[in-house]
Amino acid sequence: MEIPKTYDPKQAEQNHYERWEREGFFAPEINRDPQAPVFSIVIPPPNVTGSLHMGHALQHTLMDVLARYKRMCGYRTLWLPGMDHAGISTQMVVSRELKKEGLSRHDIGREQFVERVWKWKQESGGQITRQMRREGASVDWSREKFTMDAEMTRAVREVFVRLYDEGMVYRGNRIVNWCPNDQTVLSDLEVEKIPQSGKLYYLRYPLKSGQGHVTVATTRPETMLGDTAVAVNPKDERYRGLVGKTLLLPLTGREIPIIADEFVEAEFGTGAVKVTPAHDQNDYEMGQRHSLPQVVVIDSEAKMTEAAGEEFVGLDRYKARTKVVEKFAELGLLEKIVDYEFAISKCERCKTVIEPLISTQWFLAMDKLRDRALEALQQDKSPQFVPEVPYEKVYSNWLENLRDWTISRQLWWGHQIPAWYTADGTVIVARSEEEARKRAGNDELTQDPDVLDTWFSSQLWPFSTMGWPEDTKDLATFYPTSVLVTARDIIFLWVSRMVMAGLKFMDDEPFADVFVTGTILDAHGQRMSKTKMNGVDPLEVFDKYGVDATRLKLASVGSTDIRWSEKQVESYRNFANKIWNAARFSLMNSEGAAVKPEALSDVGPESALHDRWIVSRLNKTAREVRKALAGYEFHEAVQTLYHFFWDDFCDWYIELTKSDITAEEASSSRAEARSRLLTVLEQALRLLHPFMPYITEELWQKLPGVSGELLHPAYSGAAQSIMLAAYPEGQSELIDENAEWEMQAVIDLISRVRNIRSEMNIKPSERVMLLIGSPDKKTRAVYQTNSAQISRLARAAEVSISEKLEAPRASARAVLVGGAEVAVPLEGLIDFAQERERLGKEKEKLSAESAKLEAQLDNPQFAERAPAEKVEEVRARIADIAQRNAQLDQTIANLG
RNA sequence: AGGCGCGUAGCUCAGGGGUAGAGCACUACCUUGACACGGUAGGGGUCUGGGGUUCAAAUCCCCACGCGCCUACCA
Repeated sequence: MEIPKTYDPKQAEQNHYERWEREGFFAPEINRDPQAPVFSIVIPPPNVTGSLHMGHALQHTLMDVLARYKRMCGYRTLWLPGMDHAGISTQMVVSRELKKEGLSRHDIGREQFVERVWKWKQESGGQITRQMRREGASVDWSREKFTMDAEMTRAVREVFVRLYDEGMVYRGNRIVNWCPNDQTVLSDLEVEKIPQSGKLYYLRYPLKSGQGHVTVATTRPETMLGDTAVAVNPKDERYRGLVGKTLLLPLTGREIPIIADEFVEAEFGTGAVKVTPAHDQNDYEMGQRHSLPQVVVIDSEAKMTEAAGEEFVGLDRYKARTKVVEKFAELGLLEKIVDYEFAISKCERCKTVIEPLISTQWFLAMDKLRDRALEALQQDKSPQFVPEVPYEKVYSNWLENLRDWTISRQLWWGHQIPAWYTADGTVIVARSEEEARKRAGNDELTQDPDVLDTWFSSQLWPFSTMGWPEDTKDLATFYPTSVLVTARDIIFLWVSRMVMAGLKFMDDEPFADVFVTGTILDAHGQRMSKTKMNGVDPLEVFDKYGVDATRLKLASVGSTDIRWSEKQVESYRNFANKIWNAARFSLMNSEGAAVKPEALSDVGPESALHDRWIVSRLNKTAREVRKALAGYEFHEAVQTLYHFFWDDFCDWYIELTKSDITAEEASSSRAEARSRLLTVLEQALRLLHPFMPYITEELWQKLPGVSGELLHPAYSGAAQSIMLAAYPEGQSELIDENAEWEMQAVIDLISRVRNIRSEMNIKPSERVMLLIGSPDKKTRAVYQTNSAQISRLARAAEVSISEKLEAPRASARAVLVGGAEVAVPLEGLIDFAQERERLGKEKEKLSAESAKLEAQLDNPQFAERAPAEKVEEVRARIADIAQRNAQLDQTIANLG
């Protein structure tokens, strides 16, 4: 078999995905065991406008690791894919397209516009679904969903109607966040606060009595045209006498009262606040408390209204600001302007400054939904956040301060609100127009033009995708899902709302666990973003290093924020190459051998040390990986696998088994050794498969002897694939601590000799003589049994083992654990001064350690209070060091 | 303004009361019949600083400094 020396990931990446998908491996139906436990995940639906970024690649990798792992463990596994219609984003993309044709959406009308969006989706939307195939994501494409699909829309309407009937969805006129650019209302979560340097204007409002004035401080002078009061803190002595008095609002001549309200901070500015109930959230609330009139002076385009007065009507809000300030200056009412840093609210998407406006919108009352979610968290610890700190607290704090959710949007793309109005303005909320019509009893119905916030449909995702409100088999089987893997920026927008919706409509949590991924920053620690152009394209990384290597890097990111470093991907690329070459070696020497379970189960007390040892290591590794994955410790799992494969399997096992494998003469022992090597490799590939699906499948398919017998019983009869092989159990009875100890002694000896060779500049081609002395019988036996291996790996011509070391003066020596000692006679080669120095260094190290330990033991408190076994441990270590030191002294003395 | 997190080798990061770890980078040697995307052996850290708790602190607590993130109704 011709196998190239270097692994080319591209080929493997092209070879398998299509087959996996075609064979139905991703669908839970592949599992034929009716008793199989269930594992399910729904994907956080990416925006239909989006293309793959590192955040996706990270989430998808973690979900795929879990899905592939659970599938191999025999779980009936569903990972459900889909996309979000992404209201504003998508509408903006298509509007931009239209603009290139010189059209606006209003030119073509709503119906045609929506058609146009669907056409766009058909042609250019959903790039991500193709990119996910490249990632190797084992999602069940036959269940793919889109939030605007008919079934999703049905679920949305059902939920809306039920919530309306219960009085939780309502229509109201109140102050909202308005984006003058997108011409729609936004929820609090779609508004971002951006710090900026601005001005604070001090304006004087004269008292009606003509006796003096009150000075207010504001960042938005133009809104003074809509002021209907000035507020002070009731405890503020300075203004005590003025509360209840009347001011003359400059430029308008309007009379406004001075009111007292706890909201006002006496320390800030002048302690007096202008109150504009129509254009500020807090002022709106103060207005409610004091029954103040609302004077609307800014319209939805952020221009001044007629109510602002003749001089201002039609002016842009910022032009109006300049003009108001000028007027105040002219009137001698501008006290001062000072520089001021504050946070301004901007539209998350288009960065336009938000204008708070009073508007009629649909809202969802959150208190009952919230209470239920908090109860689930407190009583059932549901969902379980990983990492628990800080996310559980972040989540609960947010819930506690939750306000009603503005769910309507003035857009065309989205779920149109299922509310109809009769000619006389009666509202009918229904599941369909027919139903509304039936109830209305006449034909004059117009549907509410608004659509629902995109997140209104996303919150239903875990059950709407499974067929709710029907009682489907999928819902019964896969809901609630096992875990949600997501980024932290949508804990509020999405996670919390899914919990609330799930509890409300399914009467059950939507997922047991929430794994929150870390953030991948650029090399300078900056967030990756489109505007900064500092994003790393996962597809480019795939091309350069391979999907498997990238996945391994991403898996080890887990839940921490890290700076992107290509070097690490490169090192995992090297790891993939290492795997490739270990397999290459195994295959090049596989004549007469095959993968077979007996090759490992036959290993017993009579077997060679390295065979007993690798079986033990394999099982220990499987256990550790399983444990790590159970706790979502991806990094731990990757490290464990990396070291098992590279250090244990490649560096030691392959090296130790080489002499058996490469024997010239065919023999049953050679065939057994070869089968054993192939079988260990096959097990290792299974362990790695959830992380590195492509290379493991590629190699697995090449192994002689792979058959349906290797598949997990739940998949018997399925086509052969490592992705359906049983994940190694990691049986504790196959862990052999004795073999691990013996192997450690051998490794220790070989390393010491290699160290001597290196320090003494002995050429690799030069064979040396090893003299080993050990007072311990068992240790001698281990060295004796493995002396052939030891000579090969330490490049020795001869190994001689005795109870007491007798070596020529011209020897380099090393002290081993347990009082053993090794000497390498170097007549004519040894530089005594150099050797003395080398041993001296060794002794220094030991002495330093010993000094620390002795100081500890000398402390009477230690012996008294520390656990006895700790004290004993320290004693033992001191004794060991003392023995080794004595030997070193002797050795140095012998050098003369 | 509050809340939270982080600061460990030159770099990127694990670890998390009881002998300081990995990868990369670095040094020396090696075309050893799987792999130079490799092998072998090394060097390198008062775990940000200061206090405290403890027999014992990189680890727990407090303070300071530095860096992030999130929440918020000081106009």
